[in-house]
Amino acid sequence: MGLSELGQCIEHYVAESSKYRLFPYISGDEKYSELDSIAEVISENTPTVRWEREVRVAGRVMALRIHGALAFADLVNEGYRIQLYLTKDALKESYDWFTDNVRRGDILWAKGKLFRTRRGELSINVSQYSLLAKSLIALQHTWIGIEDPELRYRKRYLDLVLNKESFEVLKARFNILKEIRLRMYQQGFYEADTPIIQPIYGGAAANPFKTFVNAFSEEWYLRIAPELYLKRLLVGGFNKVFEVAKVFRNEDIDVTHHPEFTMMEAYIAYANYEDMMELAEELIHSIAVKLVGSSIIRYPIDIEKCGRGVIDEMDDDVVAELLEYTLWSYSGFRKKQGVSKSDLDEFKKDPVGYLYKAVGEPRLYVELDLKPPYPKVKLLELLKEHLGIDPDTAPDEHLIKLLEEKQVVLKGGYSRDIALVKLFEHYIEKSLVKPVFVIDYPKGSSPLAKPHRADPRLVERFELFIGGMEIANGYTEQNNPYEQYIAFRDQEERRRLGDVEAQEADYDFVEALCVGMPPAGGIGIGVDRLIMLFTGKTSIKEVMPFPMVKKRFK
RNA sequence: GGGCCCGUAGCUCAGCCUGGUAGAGCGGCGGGCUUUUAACCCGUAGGUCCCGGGUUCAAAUCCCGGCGGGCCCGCCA
Repeated sequence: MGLSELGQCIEHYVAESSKYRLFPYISGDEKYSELDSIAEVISENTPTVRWEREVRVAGRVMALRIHGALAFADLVNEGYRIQLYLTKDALKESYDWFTDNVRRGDILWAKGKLFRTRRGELSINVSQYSLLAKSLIALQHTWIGIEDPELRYRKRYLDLVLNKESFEVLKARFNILKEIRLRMYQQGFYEADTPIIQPIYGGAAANPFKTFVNAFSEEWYLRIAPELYLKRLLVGGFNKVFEVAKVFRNEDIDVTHHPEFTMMEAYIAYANYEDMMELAEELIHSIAVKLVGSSIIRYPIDIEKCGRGVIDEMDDDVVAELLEYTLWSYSGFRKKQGVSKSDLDEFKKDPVGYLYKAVGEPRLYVELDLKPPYPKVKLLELLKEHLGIDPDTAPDEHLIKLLEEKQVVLKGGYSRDIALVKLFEHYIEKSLVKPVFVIDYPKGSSPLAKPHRADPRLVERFELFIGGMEIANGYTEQNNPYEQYIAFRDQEERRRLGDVEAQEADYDFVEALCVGMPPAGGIGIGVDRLIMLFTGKTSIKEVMPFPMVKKRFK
């Protein structure tokens, strides 16, 4: 909509509002507290909805079918739909007002008795109704919806009204956020709220958003992580803290990255990284059980990136079933077609080519069992297994050559530890489809983690991968102020050498450690990516309420 | 930063290759219709073909540049 169309919308309002009130105040039966939930009404026989009494509902009219002196309207509220049945016999002149004035998109209140139509559909025989809000813009039929991604992201409210799938995804998001908080509360965590505007940005490696604090005449930053403040709370005496934190990284947008995203960080005093792995797997499992009622989810995996290994280890009938599900899903769950033996053979011969042809991208739904415990694999062993690199003996030249093949540039100079992690990320990460903890990273890659109790060249760090995505990252936290000081110094040196994303040294944090931080475990969970897993979405924007789009009034 | 694709009515799209009157369905508006559910039937309005430039007698169509978007690669430890 351009400015001129907004003008038309306003003119439409002025013209229409002279006839009747388009946006009345509500009172009495129309109040939220007096309404029956459509979700409960359609589930029947609930304690609060009895057949013999009238129900009172409100929602948006999403379809109208007018047959002269009889009309049907689909009323939708929070994703649930019920049919209104209106007749001239019952409503007299207010029936004519309805057919003359009520349009798709309007928000309506109605009351009447439940009954079933000849076709058997549960409906409300409306005895009274009122218009609560007028839609001045003509809405689409939901079965066409809107598909243009730009329009869907810019006008998310339209997307949510018209595309049920989008509404359900956000509903899942909010339920997951709720479940995370509930689980953390149950386990005795305090939900902390630490500063979003910070004088020094720390706790991760990323470009910050800069801002200016007028009161101090100083340049500050939007946080890239809450880590260093949550750990200060451990110093201050809290044992279990977490924060569902919006964090901000001034970097590119792609299908798994967004400048503003949500991270759940949690810290436990007198714990280590093993405890944090347990926390992660149990949290994820409980979300699965709550949300899908099972520990098994289906997610569309990029076979081109992760390799055909996942397919080869499944039985043929499982592959056939998943392929059928994939085709069905990509058809918008409309046409369900069987997969014949020859289809399956063709698919197994060239899965990537087959998928490109059939669904346009090389993705196959696979089943992921989120039931703990998840296997733990040492990073260095993965490098041995996948790349044949012995971390103790492999010459640096060999590592550099492998990195060059993937066009990876190490900013801030070569570091063997960082090179090893980069190799893992570029050669192995995408193939980690089933839940797995990768553990024990080279020391130089993680300045905030505590050295490994058995091998000082490593740190006690883990990352959790599911569906080829990094979902969580945790450590046994560094609580030795001297070692933290040295690690920050090294980071500053890397910054000097051009690694703009090396961490900024936070010497006040070192001072906090000097006061004494108990040994602790910490974790950060990428909430948006977790939501992607549970909603089957392959783009982070799809699971964000209002993803960023360039400024433009359209 | 590099590559591929897209931008036409409110929405979903056809037309573009091969230049020659701006199209369909849905939606809107008007009329009809008492058990429909993608209701149906009749009628009707609706366009900066993303923007700018070029080629041409003639550009939605061909060429160049830009804007916006999607996907892939790189970067994001």
